[in-house]
Amino acid sequence: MQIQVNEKIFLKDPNSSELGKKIIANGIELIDEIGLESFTFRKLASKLETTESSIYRYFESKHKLLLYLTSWYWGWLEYHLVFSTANISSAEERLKAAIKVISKDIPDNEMFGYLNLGLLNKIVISESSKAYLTKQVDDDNKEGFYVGYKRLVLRISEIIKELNPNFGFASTLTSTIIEGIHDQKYFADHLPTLTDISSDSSVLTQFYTDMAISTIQQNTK
Amino acid sequence: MQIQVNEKIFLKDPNSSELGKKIIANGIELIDEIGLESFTFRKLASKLETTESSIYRYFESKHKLLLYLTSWYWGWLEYHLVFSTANISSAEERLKAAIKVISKDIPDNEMFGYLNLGLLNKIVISESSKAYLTKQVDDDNKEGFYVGYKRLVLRISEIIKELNPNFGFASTLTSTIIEGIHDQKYFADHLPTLTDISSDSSVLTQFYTDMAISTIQQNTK
DNA sequence: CACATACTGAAAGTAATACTATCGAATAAG
DNA sequence: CTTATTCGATAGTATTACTTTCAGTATGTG
Repeated sequence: MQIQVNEKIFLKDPNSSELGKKIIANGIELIDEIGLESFTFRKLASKLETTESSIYRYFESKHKLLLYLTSWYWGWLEYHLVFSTANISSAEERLKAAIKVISKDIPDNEMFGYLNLGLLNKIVISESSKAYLTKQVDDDNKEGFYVGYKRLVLRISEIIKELNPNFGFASTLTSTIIEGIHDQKYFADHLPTLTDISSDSSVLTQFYTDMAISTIQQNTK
Repeated sequence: MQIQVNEKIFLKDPNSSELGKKIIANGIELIDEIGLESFTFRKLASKLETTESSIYRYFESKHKLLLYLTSWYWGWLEYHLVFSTANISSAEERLKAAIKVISKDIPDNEMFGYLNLGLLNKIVISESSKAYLTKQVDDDNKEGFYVGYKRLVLRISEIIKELNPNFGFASTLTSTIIEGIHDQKYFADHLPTLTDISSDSSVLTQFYTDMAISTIQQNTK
């Protein structure tokens, strides 16, 4: 099983070689360790005992690497979502399952093949918004670099619309929940005054589930 | 009337001189125009027909300038919030007024003294999260660089707790709403698939008001 | 009015960043 | 055996993010 990522994001598929896989695996570790701002291809090259130019053969810039990592993550999440809602007939239960999938804690050592899912999840929480909060958003959007995220939002929106066909804000509610979950996790770790939630994800899941259900039921546009 | 900003954010108070005020006013314009990533003190200096070193006498780095601008904005918003809820006795009405204040559109040419509020609002929408999504958050937080945001969240949380003293997620709900409003405005402009809201703020206000009220009423922990 | 202080501008310098380009060796594929 | 592909090595460029020093001007003080 392979997660698909828009081919325009990379110059050369990192999955096609050993070096490519190392770039992804160690890129995740290094970004997690020093943060996106301090992260450079030079530092990654020295970690891999290779050269900058070799890494540039895979990714045009660190922005593209970030797009790759986040796209991959959304693809992986979507896969999980489909899997964990497949056999549920009730739309409400499917929505609950979806929120659970998004808010689930991933341990720091959980691997998916060669890449560390726990660290990737941390990167998504603290860096993923930087993939679209740039002056190039519109160009990147035209190139289809955000389809992974959009597909995830669309899937959950459809569950919501099934639950209440008169509810006119399925996409807004979905993106509010996804972004909210990430923000709250970040706040819990760094700005606890801004949240009531400790690092435990079950309370988070419960809060956003309750919020979603009550908003959907009440609001009919 | 003056908005207060934590003094540790700047080396020298930009309000204390002409050059300082120019740095703020033109800094806002330039960040809005080219984005935070491309923004440099050198470019700002050339716009002001001054030198890099002169700007560095006010702010240690562009990160500090961003902290200054966002802190100032939160302070200004809090002021507006206090003002527009002052004579309302019903907690529910005060909450509605609060959400209105946060989601209100500010025209591109609305000024507050020498600074362009409309552009500052745009910067807050697209750049403010970068003020805390860094590896230095914890240090910056210890220095008190986020008190402005925290105070705003606290104030709204208190309205919510008054509305329903049994509701245990006032801060979480408040920060979800504030961040959500910004996200949705950004999505409306750049990634419309992710939202149901067009650039018109009244629908946005309505959605988050309904969401808040139904969540508060239903949920009692 | 002399004097200290504050503030800005000018110039120069540094280490690092974000790339790009070229070349040659090793390796794998037909 | 030839050819294409991949990688490492080296070098180079423009820009960024600062820091330092120095000199001129303005301001207020005794």
